[in-house]
Amino acid sequence: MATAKRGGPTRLTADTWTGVALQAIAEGGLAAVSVEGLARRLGATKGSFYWHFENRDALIAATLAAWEAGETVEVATMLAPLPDAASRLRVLLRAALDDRPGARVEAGLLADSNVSVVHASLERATRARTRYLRELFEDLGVADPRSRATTGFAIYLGLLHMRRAGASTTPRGKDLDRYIDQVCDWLIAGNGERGETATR
Amino acid sequence: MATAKRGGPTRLTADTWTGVALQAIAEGGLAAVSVEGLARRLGATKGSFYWHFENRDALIAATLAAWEAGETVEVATMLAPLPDAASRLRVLLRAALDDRPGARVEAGLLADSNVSVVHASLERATRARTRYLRELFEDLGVADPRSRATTGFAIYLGLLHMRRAGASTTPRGKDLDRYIDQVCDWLIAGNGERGETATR
DNA sequence: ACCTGAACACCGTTCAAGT
DNA sequence: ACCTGAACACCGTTCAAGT
Repeated sequence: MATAKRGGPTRLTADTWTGVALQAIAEGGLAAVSVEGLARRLGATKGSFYWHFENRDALIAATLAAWEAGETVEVATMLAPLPDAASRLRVLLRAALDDRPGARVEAGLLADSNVSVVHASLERATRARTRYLRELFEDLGVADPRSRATTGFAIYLGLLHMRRAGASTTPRGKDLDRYIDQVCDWLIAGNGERGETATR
Repeated sequence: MATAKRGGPTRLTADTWTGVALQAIAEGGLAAVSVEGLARRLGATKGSFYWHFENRDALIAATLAAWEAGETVEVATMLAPLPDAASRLRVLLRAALDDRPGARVEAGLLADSNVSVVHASLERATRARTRYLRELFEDLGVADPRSRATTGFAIYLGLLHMRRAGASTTPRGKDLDRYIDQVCDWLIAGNGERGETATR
């Protein structure tokens, strides 16, 4: 806050750069993150940028790391008060189709996961979330928590994608609520009880 | 075939360009498609390219259109001989985790779906496939074919993504076969029979 | 310590000029 | 009709020189 004061020849910090970078990502995706563009926005030169960061990738990595940390907290505080595993699952899935800014950014990153630094960030997220989901299913006492976590996360990712792509295919409004409930029941009930559970 | 003859000052066609472009995509994703790079590969100049295509996007669009057509045929011939809807569903899902070159390319495109022209291509694919899936579930006589198609396709997309990202989270080998069977049973049986099916 | 300004490389795009 | 070659714009990166 001391940094962006009007008047003096504005002195920049690394955080100033990750700040505008995140803003750019939220607005126009990774493609909107150009060193030159951000420098223009800040009224600085590209040379200044290279004092704070080794290169564009390093800026993106730092920006995503900060974003991840915030997301983790946001999701945690969203789920913490919920009473049981089932409702956590429900809220988690619903978050994929929400219009929460976090979901928008995440969907955008998904669509740029070929960029190596994004890839790394998403990989961490994937690991953390499938782990969390597995624990949820363990709490629920199902027979095969691991594969349900895989399926659950796959659905999450897939819906995130579909909603970004042709929204026409993905449910909306109250259909959405009904749909999510259905999928959750589905994931929790599974078919482990009627057939044999992955027994050969 | 008459075009790539050795000797004369090689005359290029639009197909020559989409050809190398597809090759480049298979090797290194969309990022590997640079007008300059392809021109180098073909021993031509960038100027030549702009005779055949309006710009890089047009090249990518044409390349993807050709690829889509091929994929459609490949998938169709893969599924046609199968006896029932259930086995088609199984094979379709399995294809997501295969090492079929088509699956590799598709996963790669998914990871570049922010590129508008890729987005358009994937949107067509999404529409076609959820439609096909819906028909499958209708054949299977389930109560809610539409939402199962959505879930099925979401799983397909999600798995494609996960396998590309941190393969560690996605099942492999014989676990994979077991897993796919399980998910299919799951999708087909659903919980529509025990709870109420989206009634309300 | 932090920044500017100019330079270079790479690539997309245009276009006059060639065959 | 199809291609070359040179030009320009845009952006990532480097670096000597400034404060």
